[in-house]
Amino acid sequence: MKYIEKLRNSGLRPTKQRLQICEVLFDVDETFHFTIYDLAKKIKKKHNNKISLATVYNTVHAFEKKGYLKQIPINSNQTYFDTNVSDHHHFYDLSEEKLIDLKNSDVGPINIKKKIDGKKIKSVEVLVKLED
Amino acid sequence: MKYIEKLRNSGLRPTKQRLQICEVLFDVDETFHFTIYDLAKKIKKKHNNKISLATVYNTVHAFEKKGYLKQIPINSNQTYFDTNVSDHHHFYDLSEEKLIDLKNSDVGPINIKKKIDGKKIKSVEVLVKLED
DNA sequence: AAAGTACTTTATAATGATTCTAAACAAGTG
DNA sequence: CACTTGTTTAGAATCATTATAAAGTACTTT
Ligand SMILES: [Mn+2]
Ligand SMILES: [Mn+2]
Ligand SMILES: [Zn+2]
Ligand SMILES: [Zn+2]
Repeated sequence: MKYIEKLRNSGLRPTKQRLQICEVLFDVDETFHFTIYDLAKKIKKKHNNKISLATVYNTVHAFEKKGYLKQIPINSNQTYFDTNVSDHHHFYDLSEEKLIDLKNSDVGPINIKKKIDGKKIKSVEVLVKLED
Repeated sequence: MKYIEKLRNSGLRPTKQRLQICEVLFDVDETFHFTIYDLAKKIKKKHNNKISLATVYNTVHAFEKKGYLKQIPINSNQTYFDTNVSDHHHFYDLSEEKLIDLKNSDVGPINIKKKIDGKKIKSVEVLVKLED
């Protein structure tokens, strides 16, 4: 299976549950922006079985740590993750509570002129909030 | 008192508790980036009394709704607020979990080229994560 | 393939931030 | 001062997330 390596790289044994999570996360071409609840719902629908929330949380966090997923900073009570781990920016549609990818060419290069001693830049992310 | 108007504008009667919250929030020149817990701690220290958390939450949310405070999107289990309500960007120091204001001249103008039908841009915020 | 070890899943409990509730209390009004 | 309305508060409720520990599975070693 094509996800076994991804799981092993993340320090996880390939189990039925984890492979199902992978299929939902990585089997599609388009970016998937999701909360844990979204993901659990999608697994249930696609595979017609329920995976314990603890397993979903653990797997998602292992992937995030390894860089196969990333978290998107948003003002929400739930944490949002993204299958697009490249450096990119977002629209956030406030009324639908949905994230939309922006291409870097939609935003242009961002040059941060200020420096803080002893710290280096890890990421630069733009969040564009949209209203109706 | 100088905060009575701010409170009335926010639809709140000026009470002892709310005026104390105002003093901590608006009596200083520098921007204050805070969580509800930070704010409650600071009130306790400055005024030597404790205000119920419900009151702190209610007051902060009323100010936010009126535009006297704003929320900063961050990956954290706690919500961060900002007394600087102008359009501006942030460094987020990951190891100290602290926000630092960036001047707009530190980032330069950001021109969002993509448009979404029926939606308009409400805000454009840059978050620069810093590591050691 | 059986046995042994280490890791995994799961239901359930614990935690922690935030919101709700309703009773005691304070502010505004005339 | 009486009256109404808004406020404070402790404590309960809610909800996302994390921890626990018992039963199950994957991998390794014979
Ligand atoms: Mn937040
Ligand atoms: Mn978040
Ligand atoms: Zn994205
Ligand atoms: Zn700020």
